[in-house]
Amino acid sequence: MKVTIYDVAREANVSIATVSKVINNNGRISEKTRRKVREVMERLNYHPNMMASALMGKQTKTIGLLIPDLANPFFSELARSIEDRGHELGYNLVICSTDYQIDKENKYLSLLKQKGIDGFILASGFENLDKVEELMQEDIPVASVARDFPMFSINTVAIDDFMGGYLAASHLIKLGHKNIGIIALDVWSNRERLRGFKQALEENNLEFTPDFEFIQKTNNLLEASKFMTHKYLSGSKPPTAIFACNDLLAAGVIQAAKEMGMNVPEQLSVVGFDNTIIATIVEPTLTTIAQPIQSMGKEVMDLMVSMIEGEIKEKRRITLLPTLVERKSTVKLKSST
Amino acid sequence: MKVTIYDVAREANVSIATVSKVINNNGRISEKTRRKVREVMERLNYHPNMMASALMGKQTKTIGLLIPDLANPFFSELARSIEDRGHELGYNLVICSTDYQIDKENKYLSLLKQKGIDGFILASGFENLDKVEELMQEDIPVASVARDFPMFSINTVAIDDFMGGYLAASHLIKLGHKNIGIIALDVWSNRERLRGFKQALEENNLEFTPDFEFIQKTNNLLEASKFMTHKYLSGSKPPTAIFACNDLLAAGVIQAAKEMGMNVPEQLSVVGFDNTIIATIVEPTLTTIAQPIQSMGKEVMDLMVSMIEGEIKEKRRITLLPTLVERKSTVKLKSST
DNA sequence: TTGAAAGCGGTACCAC
DNA sequence: GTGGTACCGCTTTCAA
Repeated sequence: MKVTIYDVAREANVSIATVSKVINNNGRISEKTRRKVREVMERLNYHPNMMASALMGKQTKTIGLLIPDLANPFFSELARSIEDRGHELGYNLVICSTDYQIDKENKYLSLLKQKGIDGFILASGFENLDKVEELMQEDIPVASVARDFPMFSINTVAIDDFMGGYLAASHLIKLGHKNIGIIALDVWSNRERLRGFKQALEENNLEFTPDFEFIQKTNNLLEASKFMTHKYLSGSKPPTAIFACNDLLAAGVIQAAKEMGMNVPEQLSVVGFDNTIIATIVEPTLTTIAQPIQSMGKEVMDLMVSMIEGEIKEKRRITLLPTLVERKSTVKLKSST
Repeated sequence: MKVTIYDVAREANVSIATVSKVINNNGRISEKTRRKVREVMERLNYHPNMMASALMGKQTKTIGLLIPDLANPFFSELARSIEDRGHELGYNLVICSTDYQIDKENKYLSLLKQKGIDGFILASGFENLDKVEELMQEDIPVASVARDFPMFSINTVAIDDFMGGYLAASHLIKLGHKNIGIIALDVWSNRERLRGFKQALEENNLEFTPDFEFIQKTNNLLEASKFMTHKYLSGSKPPTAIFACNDLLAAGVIQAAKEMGMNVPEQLSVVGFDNTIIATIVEPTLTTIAQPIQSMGKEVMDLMVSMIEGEIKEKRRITLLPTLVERKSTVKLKSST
């Protein structure tokens, strides 16, 4: 049978209250008793049941992480970085993939709450925040990462997606491109990147491609991206560069271009977003807008823990800035005119 | 304040025992009472506290998943497939990356046990099984996936790694290659693949490359693989083909070859392993030994649930067979002699 | 410094 | 059918 605090108490000839105190290192205990109890715990291989203590209001040291898709490299890398910081701080993660589906988001939210999670880190879409608001009213710590909510008061660690889009477009424009396509999903971050992208075009009096439409939700981003790229490249006025709103989409662009016999970057420059491992694997390696994934993971976990430990009063938004990482998928446009 | 079973009972003018019965759909309850209790639960937005019921012996509906590295595409894809099946069956996953470190493995094992997890799915190295054995003695369900333990009695879903290695080598041999390099990590699965690889060489009277050594543990597999590849290709008798024991390593091989000005597959054929998304992203797309990731995830979760629900008596090992997926990274060796 | 006892939020056995 | 109640394993006053 499992060994409980009672077994330890009996074996050490003390009360369970005393044992509890030495476990938690509080209350006044004589060094002698403390030592004895410790010895018994060791000998019996005792480990306190966290559910029982959680029932009494202590933490579960477990945090819920909601992301769109664990199989997507950006999110798995992000999850890993959050996990790492959590590990240092003594927290575990229960990870849930939502596929951007509102009902999954809400379901996981209430399910994990029932399980007594200490807090939530949200990296999913959350176009609807009712449930999140509800949680926050109940004083359950909630933070968002890699997803900014400009009109909602929530602790956040994110990058400036608008700036990211702006950077991508600016880089391409600087290289001489005037006809630039963009591939994006209809999710918040991508909409922001799109906005930044358009801003840069506008400032340079360039026209936004009329062919644009969001990629619809799918479980095969690569194919969807290739499809869109085909559409662009076989249009009446094919772009000389494409900005894909994440590295996976960019990989699709590159593949599609090659399938159509085009050379990247000579005939088509491509910029990605995220700087995941994908960017270093594709050929040519991908010029991309880097998100500081490690820092984001660390920062949001730190934020979460300060919330849990009640060290934080005001809400805050930490915005990290994206940077351009130049690799081989972009090149100066050969002057044609 | 949180609403408890007492609130519901009071509001519905029944005892908590009755409420508990309607929650769990057991015991005899009149349709009328049932309806009333349901109505109150709804109105009060009541959700039972799972820790409390877990304390009384019920399940937490949470399973621990130990993998080497969540940021590695193979494992994140595997985790996602396990998660998906878990979701269908009502289970959540707490995911821990072990980096193949025994102390992390053991730490997570006891930590999650304290948290009242229903069972463990192990995909990590576990060169040392003491702790695992301990758990099994305590009747905690444990299953392993993508990792076979030939000398240990544990429920397992894995592929035949030996056969995988054999397939890879055979394919290359059939293409005419006689001097084939191999890149592998010093972990169980890779050692098996290596064994299968050698077996195929032997059957064809081919010599195993004397340059071989395992890649040491690192957090940058890509670079490590490139380094090994450089070594092979700049050796006295450079191979005409390389079998890399996972897709990431294969991506490294391809990159290194290109850096050295070699053409893949014309001058160097490459076979990977896993068939992750990487295989479709690299250029040329990767011929690889496919693991049926979806099936493995589903099967192991099903196995886990049958263990939890006590439907399974004997232990079983489910071995899925790997298959060769031919893409563009391998080609018939131009006869030189 | 130590321990008795009252919970935490449920479950389940056993009367009624 | 319904309810009283003894736990589950631990925390936390409050006395002693």
